[in-house]
This record gives sequence, C-alpha cells and structure tokens, in this order.
Amino acid sequence: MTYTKIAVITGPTASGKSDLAMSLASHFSGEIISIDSMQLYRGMDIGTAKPTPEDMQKIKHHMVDVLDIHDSFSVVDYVKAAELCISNIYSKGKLPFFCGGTGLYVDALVNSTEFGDMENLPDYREELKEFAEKHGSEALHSKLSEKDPDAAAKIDHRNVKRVIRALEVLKATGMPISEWQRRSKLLPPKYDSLVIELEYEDRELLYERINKRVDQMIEAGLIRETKALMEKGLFDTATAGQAIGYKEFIPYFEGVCSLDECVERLKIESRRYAKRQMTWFRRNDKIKRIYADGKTRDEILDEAKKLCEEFFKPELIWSVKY
RNA sequence: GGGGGAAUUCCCGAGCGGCCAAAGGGGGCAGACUGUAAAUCUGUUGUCACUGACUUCGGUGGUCCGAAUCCACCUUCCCCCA
Repeated sequence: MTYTKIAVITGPTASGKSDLAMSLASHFSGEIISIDSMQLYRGMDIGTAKPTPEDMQKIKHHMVDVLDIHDSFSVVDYVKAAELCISNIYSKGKLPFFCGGTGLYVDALVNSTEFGDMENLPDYREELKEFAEKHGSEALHSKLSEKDPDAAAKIDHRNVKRVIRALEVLKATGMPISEWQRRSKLLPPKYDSLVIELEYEDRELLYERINKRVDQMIEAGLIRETKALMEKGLFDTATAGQAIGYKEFIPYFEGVCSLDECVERLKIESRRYAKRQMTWFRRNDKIKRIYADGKTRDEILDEAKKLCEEFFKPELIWSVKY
C-alpha cells in the first residue's frame, strides 16, 4: 500500500527553513506549499518574513497571498486547500514541499485530523464569553464538566477560549469534542509524510538570528507596512491581527511607547513564539530534527537532501524514467 | 560647599524589627494544545544532602533574643540650595 508522499520543512521562526525548503524544492523539482497561518494574508509581507517575489518566481509557492486580512480562516480550511495543492503538484510531475512553522496546521495535515463538519456559532460563543465574564471561568468550566467531562478534565478552566470551543462543538454537532478527537485518532493518515525540523541546539544562536531578523524587518520598512495594514483595519480582524510583527507597534502609533521599546517587544514576542514552536515539535517523536548549530548552508542542505532522497526514492525513480 | 533621598534576588519593584528566600510584574526555563493557533492557557524561577539546612536585600561594624527593615561610618547614584 503506497500513500501519497509529502515532505514538511518546519521549525521555529528564523531557523532558516524557507531557505532550506527553496533549495530542496529546486533540487528535487518540487513546489512549495506554505504551512504558515499568517503568510496566507496579502499585504503582510515583511512582518511574516514571506518569501520574496523573486523567490516565488523561481519556485512556485502555494498558500501564500490567498486571503484578505479581513478573511477568517481555520485549520480545516487550510488542510482542504493544501490537499488540493498536493494533487495539483503531483499532476505536474513535481513533489510537494511544505514549509512553515504553524504546528497545529502541520499536525492536522500529517495526521489527517478529522474535525467534523460544522458551522461555527458566533452568537453562542459570545453568549458563553459573557457568561464567563459575569460568573467566572470556573462556572463556565463546570458547564462543560456536566456535558463533556473528558474534555473538561483536559482543559484548564482559565483557558476560556478552549472551554468555549468545546461547548460550541458539542452544540453544533451534538457530539462532544472529546469524542471527535477520539474518533479522529483512530483514522489512518491520508499521507505518508517526512517531517524535518530545523532547530538550534544552542538557544542563544537562534535568539540572535531572531533579533537580527527583526532589525532587518525594520530596515526593510516594517513600520510603513504596519501603518498601511492598520489603515485597512488590521487590528479589527479576527485572525490576521494576531500576527506577531504588527500589533507590537500599536503603542508606538498611539504615542505611548518609543519605537525602540516596541522593536524590543517584538523581539521578545518572536523569541517566545519560537520557544512555543519548539515545545510543540518536541513532542512529535517521528520528526527528523536537524540541528543547524555551526553548520554551513550546504551541510544542512546535504543532511536534508539525504532524508528526502531516501523518503522519495520511488517517486524519484519514476520521474527519471519519464 | 550646604541640605535631602536612594541602594532589594537576572531586570523593574514592594517590603520598613520576627508570620521574609522576601509581594507583584517583566524576562528566563519547562509544559499543554484537534475549526481564531504568530492564538490561548499552565507550572516553575537563591543553593543544597530539598516536609529540613545553608547563603542572600551596596560595604563594614554595631544595637537587639531576633535586622532587608534600627544606629554609625564608608562607597555609589539621584535631587535641591549654592
């Protein structure tokens, strides 16, 4: 039994995964599918470290610039669209290389998570949110405990967002979210995937890269970009406005903080994000981790190439034949 | 030159005789994560032989049963008058 194969290059922000993915895609005649929740949005270029127009000209990129900042989006939407990209790429005789650091998206894709068909219930969400504000998060949590004790046991009562989601799923589908999760885990994944994580063993090295990249973003015109997005209402949006790289400048525009203070804040937020990403990937025991410490681009590329060659062996023979 | 104020654990900052290894925040570290995920949330953060012991609150010396807290001197910094 052979599955469709996909390669995923992931890792914390500023680890150098885009660069690596570009090289791999060009070497293996592949195309890149971004697996990043923020590069989806048009106009959010510098702040999301989006591939440059030149990069995108060299190698075809999917799932970049597909949304307006006001569009809402979810993992489910992402996976659906990405699956289309995969078959599209294979139909051209090319190989799909995912590249990005959104852990939830990576897992949903790789595990073929079944989220269930449901409509969101924004009014119900709002109602629950108000309930929590009025009666406290514990009161909301006990509502969940009555109806879905398994989910309640896993979610901290202070994590109101999650509690609301669990209640919403129950109301919308009639089935507890814990049951959805249980069933989803039983389903076999649709794809055979190779997940490579690029990381740094020495945290300081990564943090230095992050700091440096933020400085480069500023030089590249991040403030201008933020201003333009702000005028379009970025900070009133549900998803795009959460991106690290823009909201950190709000105090500067409001005149509350200096630019330097906001830049420093952005660096901190980026570092902390990188940490969360690494925590996410660390629990994935199937991941192939490459430590970049002290290695040249070519050395890293060689390591990744070997993994890809082994993984895509049959596909590569096939493409040589024709 | 004279007068006043301040020095606290990685940082900011509370404490002003015992309940102080010292509030709170930041940062760090660790973790969770199944439809907003660059989001949301949790734990931890002096050392060790860790239900106890030891070393910390600018320095030195003192008062006291007992000091981060009181006194003296010293060092550094800030403010006011000159």
